Amino acid sequence: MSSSRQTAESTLSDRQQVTSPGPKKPGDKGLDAIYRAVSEAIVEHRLKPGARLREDALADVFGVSRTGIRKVLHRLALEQLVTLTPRRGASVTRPSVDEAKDVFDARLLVECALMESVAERITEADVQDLREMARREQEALNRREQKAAIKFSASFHVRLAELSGNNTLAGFVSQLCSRSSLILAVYGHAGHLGCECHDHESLVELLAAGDGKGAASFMERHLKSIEASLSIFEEPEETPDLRDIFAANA
Amino acid sequence: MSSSRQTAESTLSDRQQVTSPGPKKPGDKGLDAIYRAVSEAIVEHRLKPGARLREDALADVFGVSRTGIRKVLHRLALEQLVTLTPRRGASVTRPSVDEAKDVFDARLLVECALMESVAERITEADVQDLREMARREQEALNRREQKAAIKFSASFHVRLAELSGNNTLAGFVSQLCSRSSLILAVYGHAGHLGCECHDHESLVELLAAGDGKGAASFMERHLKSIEASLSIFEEPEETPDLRDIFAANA
DNA sequence: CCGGATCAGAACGTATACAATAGGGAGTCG
DNA sequence: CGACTCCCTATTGTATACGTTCTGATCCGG
Repeated sequence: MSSSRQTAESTLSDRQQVTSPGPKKPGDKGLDAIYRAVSEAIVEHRLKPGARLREDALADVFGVSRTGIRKVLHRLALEQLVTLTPRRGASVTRPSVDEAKDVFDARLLVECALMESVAERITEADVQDLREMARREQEALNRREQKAAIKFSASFHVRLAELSGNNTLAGFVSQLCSRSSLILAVYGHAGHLGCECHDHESLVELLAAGDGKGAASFMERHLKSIEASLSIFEEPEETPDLRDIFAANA
Repeated sequence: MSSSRQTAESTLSDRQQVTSPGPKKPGDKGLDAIYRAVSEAIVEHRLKPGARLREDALADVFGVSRTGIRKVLHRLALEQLVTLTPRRGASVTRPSVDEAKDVFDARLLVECALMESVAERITEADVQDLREMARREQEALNRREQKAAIKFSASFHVRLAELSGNNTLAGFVSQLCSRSSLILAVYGHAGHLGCECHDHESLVELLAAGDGKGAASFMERHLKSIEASLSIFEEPEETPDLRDIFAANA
């Protein structure tokens, strides 16, 4: 546990004073940039589940006061990306097994249902855009850049949901994809991360052909294969059965 | 516009210093109470869409500083219940036509799909609980207490979603129900508010009988009838065509 | 030598103070 | 008489300061 925390904090310290030195304060626009930076770091697994996010440290890194950091942290907490413990501060959420199942069930329900709307509304420009995103994800995978690939994969799913025209559901999918990234970080194997090799490209072609039902069932298989690739089981919570573990030594 | 704002603020001023006078500050538990109070006031239409929510006024009413109020307001903003204009402050969200359509499409998708899980998992105690909630809603309707009825109706739908066992989707449904209440406030007729008379009671009986598919299609009709009862069309935005309105007088 | 208690340090929760900005009103000019 | 401009006030955005509490380290007693 401490190793992951240490890694996370050192990663955090790599970038210092990324804010513009300009004295102008154009509102909470800078806060949104901080939000995106932290959110992206979590999705890319640069901040691992369980990593503590101290307000002072973040305030120092981004060159703002704790006030703005608190706002960002609370926003991330509402999206379930960070967990706020009353007097202990914030840490990157470590999804439980039940949460992982709920998230994938929700994605299965929502994303598959959206495919038909997407197939009806998609334009040629959208198809080009999606092909480009799938290509960049594939390139990142080929370069063994798993962090970038995970981010591109999430962006692909979110973009797809946005094409449905329902911004509310697209927002939900966005949250679910971010949480999925956390789930992958906890329950995924190191080698076999993210989506299957060419699934996204196949999905785009189905949608380009207007095959909504086909895209829906393909998405169903796609998500189920991701979930099946995870090793979802309870880890030793907190010294739960030491006498069982060391029974042989007794 | 100004009339609704006035009504909202006078309603807000009715209760003063509702916080306990005790000097103990048990963490952010009091903040959560404020959040629930404001959220409930919005859902009950005691705070109407467009009503401004000044930080100073809320801080004064609840006996805390602006700091806590800001946290509550930002949380409500993330749930789309209030709208934050950069330098203008917070106001109760006035849902657009597109948002209204999105919300009801999302409810149709999610709530119907959850019915099968609910039918499988529901217990006798849950059935009793739901019957009780439906009964209280009906009583409120009979007493012409529309505000209470709206709240009970939303609680019923949320409780139903919770019974599915998927907390993530239940949270989404909770947000959607709150936003639905706002939509009813803007686009609903004064007389015909909320759900149909005995729909919820019928729904409970279907679920008690284990008829998941029947409950799903009933829920579909239920939600579609609510949406159909609304008069969803763009209102005259801001003096858009005065010459057209007064064309006869010219 | 080990267990418990006390104290110091650190981090969060809240309140208050200061600064910046947008909106409204009054005054003035055409 | 109408429209434009300037200033003033009201309200939000940000930072800082203080109080509270939790952790963990040291010291003492058994």
